Amino acid sequence: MPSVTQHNAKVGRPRSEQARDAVLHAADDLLEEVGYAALTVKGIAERAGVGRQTVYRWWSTKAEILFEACVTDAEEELSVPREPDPAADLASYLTALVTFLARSPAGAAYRALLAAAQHDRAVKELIATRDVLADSARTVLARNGLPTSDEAAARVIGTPFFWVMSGRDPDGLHPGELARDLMRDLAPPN
Amino acid sequence: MPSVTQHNAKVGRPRSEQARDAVLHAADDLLEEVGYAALTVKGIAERAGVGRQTVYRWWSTKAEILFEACVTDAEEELSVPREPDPAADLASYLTALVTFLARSPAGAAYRALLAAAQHDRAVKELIATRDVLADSARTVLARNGLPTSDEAAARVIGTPFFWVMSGRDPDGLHPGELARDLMRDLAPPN
DNA sequence: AGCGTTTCGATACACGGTGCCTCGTAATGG
DNA sequence: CCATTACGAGGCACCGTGTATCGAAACGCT
Repeated sequence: MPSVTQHNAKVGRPRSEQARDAVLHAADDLLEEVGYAALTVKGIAERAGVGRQTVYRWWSTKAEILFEACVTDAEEELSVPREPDPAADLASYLTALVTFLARSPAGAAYRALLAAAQHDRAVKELIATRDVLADSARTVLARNGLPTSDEAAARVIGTPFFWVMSGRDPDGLHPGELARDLMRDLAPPN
Repeated sequence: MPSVTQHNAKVGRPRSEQARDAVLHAADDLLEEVGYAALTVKGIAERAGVGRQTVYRWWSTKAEILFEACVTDAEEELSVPREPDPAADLASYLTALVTFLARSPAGAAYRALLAAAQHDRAVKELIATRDVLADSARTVLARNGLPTSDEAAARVIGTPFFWVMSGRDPDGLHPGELARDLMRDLAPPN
């Protein structure tokens, strides 16, 4: 038989890495230019100089494209160099978190995805596969001897997250005070 | 001249309250049935038994319709009866907040709106006109002698907000512990 | 080299929602 | 009864969706 699309095939023309990168970068650029709502698969394909079917072959939604386009950047921007003092380390992470969410293109993409997840189960499951925010928080908690539970991570992320998502000025938050309180609240035994 | 649509007109046929309610309820119902993504102005109009132009005359986006449809419910659900003990009062509010965000239809609408606000300035300004979440938190803070600053409200809302928005189990959060820590962190002078 | 397989870019298609416009009609005030 | 405005209904061009199909290109195998 003449075959159907068979993604893990060992024979035939291999997937073009060039096309893949072009799509990912086009999605990134267009998100900044036109915003998530006006982001279309058609637009991405045209900008990338790629057939529309080539996009649909590898991704089923624009959310999937965006997720693949921003996860790596997100993980990098949220992994901050360690500070000797635990409270300072936490404060530095909180600053990085706010900056990421409020100012980074990858952060904008992540907010758009988390937004879409609120009314799209597929997106919700997609972003659940790599819990970028909580994982980065857990890393910082762990290296400062604090509990790494889901609740602890949520305590760390919660305030900056709501701050940015509700459209408040990212410079208006005081990470130092927040870090100080979090240290006390989360200090073991618990 | 034969005139144009003139919303604050003193003459002519008055706006139909019946049509307004029908649209608002149709939006509410459809949000539950099909979700925000599949929610269309066309669908709302048909469900409401209303001309499509009648919808466009009073609202410019589906977000505006949804906002008007859920704000009142939201404010009601977030105004909890006062408890004698401050920590218990705060804990009771936190429970109501999680329930609202995670389980209430109005909460679902609010999450959808906040989601849309991440990539739509008009929606961001719209929901900023009535900061339902922060206002309800401020009320609880005030009646327990705690500071009512934006940051204090964000501290209260942050953790439950992130918890629900990131898709975690609403029953997995412990409002009592959170309330206890918040009381200590926010206690005056500050 | 030749063949089968799979992806490539390109294009066409039916479908459905958008936002605007126009129709004839209904409900106000002067 | 007339001017004015909103009403429900339906039509319109436009655009994005997701699928199908085309010939060409790029691989492994013999």
